[in-house]
Amino acid sequence: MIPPIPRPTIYDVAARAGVSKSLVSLVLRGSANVSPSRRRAVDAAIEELGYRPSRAASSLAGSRSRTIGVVIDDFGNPWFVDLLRGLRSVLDPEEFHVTVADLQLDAVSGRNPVDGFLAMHAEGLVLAAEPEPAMLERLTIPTVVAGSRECIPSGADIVATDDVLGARMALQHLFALGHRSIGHLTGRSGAARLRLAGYRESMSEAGLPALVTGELGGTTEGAGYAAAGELLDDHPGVTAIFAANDTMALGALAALRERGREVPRQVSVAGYDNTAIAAASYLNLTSVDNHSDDIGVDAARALLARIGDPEREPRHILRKPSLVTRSSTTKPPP
Amino acid sequence: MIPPIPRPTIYDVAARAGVSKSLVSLVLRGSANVSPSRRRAVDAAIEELGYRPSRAASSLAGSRSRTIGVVIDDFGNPWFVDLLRGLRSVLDPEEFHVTVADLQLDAVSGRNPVDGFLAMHAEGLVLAAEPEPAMLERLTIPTVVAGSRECIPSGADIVATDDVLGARMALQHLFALGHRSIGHLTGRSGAARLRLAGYRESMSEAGLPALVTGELGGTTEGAGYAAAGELLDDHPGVTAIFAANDTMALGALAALRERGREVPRQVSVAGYDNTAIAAASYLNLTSVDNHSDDIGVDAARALLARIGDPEREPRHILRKPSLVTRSSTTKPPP
DNA sequence: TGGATTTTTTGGAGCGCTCCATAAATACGC
DNA sequence: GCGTATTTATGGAGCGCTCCAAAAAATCCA
Repeated sequence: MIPPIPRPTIYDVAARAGVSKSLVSLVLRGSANVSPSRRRAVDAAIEELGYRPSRAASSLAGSRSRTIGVVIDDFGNPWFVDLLRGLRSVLDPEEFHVTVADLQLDAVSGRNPVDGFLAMHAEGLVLAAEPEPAMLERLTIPTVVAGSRECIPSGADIVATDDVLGARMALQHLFALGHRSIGHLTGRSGAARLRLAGYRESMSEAGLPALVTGELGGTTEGAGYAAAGELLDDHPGVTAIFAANDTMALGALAALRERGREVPRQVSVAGYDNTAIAAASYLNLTSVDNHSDDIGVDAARALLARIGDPEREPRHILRKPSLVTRSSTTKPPP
Repeated sequence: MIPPIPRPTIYDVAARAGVSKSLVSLVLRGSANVSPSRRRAVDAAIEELGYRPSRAASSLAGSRSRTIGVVIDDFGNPWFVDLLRGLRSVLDPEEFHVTVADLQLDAVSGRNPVDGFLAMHAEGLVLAAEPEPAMLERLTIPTVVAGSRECIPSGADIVATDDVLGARMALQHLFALGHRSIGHLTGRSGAARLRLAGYRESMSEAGLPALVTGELGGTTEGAGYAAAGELLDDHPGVTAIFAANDTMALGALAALRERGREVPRQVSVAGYDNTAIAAASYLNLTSVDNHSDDIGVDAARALLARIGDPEREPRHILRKPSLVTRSSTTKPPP
């Protein structure tokens, strides 16, 4: 368990391979100007000694940490997994290290994840959460905001899917099925606000009244349950419910069952995010897919571009979502 | 966006505060032997310059990275969130940095998370996943295995809940309700294997035949759906299904509905892990709670103890799970 | 009041690397 | 064959800290 010998350093490798430490460094960084024989010798020495370069030393000496920080909202809400996958598909080949911090968990101990990334000299930041504006002070590294957020640090790139459009797509689908009395469950978040806007626009264009609940609540399953309950009590006539996300939709299902309303025969339900929840065959929820993996890819590219050229004008990429139709939505009862 | 001035260093702070760099370092590390006036001056300078100590430099110089690596299996399966919370509740006050790597995501780009942590000089490792044995080679830092795992690196501490007991508790509950024909959905994982063992023991003690499916599959929702389908086709008489985890139980619900079997009136369903899935009021699944947050607390303590005393004998802590009874289980039909 | 303690402060060495300027080895051209 | 270009290889400086030994300042006690 204890390292019998202290960790080998680049000097140990050099000695073993019979070369200079600089040559080892060259091999480590994959320089082209190393003779094959030396390279083999160094590789062998590395292998034999079980040498691993020290990140701390290389980032200190090279003034490049090759680290990208990702701030997400809550590990418990797995929408970020696809985002991460997308980010890494671009960043891994470039030998960047992606580290993730969760705003919720950090908040418990009063930590500031942005500070943490700054302390580790992260070369770039992906904001996939709604951070406190105070956290963004002195944010001097390339930053890209992923997803729709309330508070955008100046100079940051933005990569998001069009949540207004996504909501409109869901509504379009419900209209096409024949629904006219459609309620919406919202909550306090940047994304929810835009989805609400899309809902309002669609309803108003169709000449229908907006039926919205949950404006003051969160976007959790419990909040969805509460908001749906309120909606159903105030407007018993709704034939469809569009929720700001899948978890809220799950909550709505409970509220509906409690009131003896069958889904989708009596009431259709649509969610947002196309998470595993929506895809589970037991639930099989119609949901708007915001293609987080693509967002991740674009965000990573934007970051790389900005790291390469800090003077680059911030860009704003808005992707199109798509609707995944499943069995939770159907025609309204006659 | 661009740092107008290069990041301030400890020297800049020292100059501004009119003290030596060593004194600044002392303040940074909270030494007791600093006069209040100097401390104030240094703190003010730090604030004014927006100084943040460089992690790379301090871990290089101090040969302490104050970093703990956590290896989890899959960000998509949020059982680890409570574990993380528990870990951090202990590690944060000790000024440790907890960083998480996901085996699935790392595998995509052929990375080895353990290697990564070793490269960043992590002082300790929490294995909350089933890593390849190859990853554990030359694992020379304090390690604690969290949860029931197949492959335990020698010398590691182990902190887990008793999965055999957990399974027995679930079965006890089903027996008490009057069930006799109980099927089990399993999968390939260390935890699943133990839960299977608990199931087998309980059934055999009760003189009942074990009805198990899914032995060759994973532990996902889809795997649960498939295994439950198989179980129901082979043994249409089962009145209860005990799944190796909540996601599998969710899959089972779909298979049951497809076959027109009502839950819980005709068939009771119990899961494991007591995740948000189980707690969602629409699903409201009976589930075994393994108290991951407590596991996290114990794992962190074990790690701290071993970092303090590397010669310490490895310990094996086994906690008791508890059963959360919800509406998915009830008496069997008469 | 002066020496011995104790507390506070300081410069220097060095952590393990990268980067640069330069040296050594090799290749090229006539 | 010898000077010049080109490719490889090297030592030294330094990244921003921590740690240590030792200096300076403050405190104590006879």
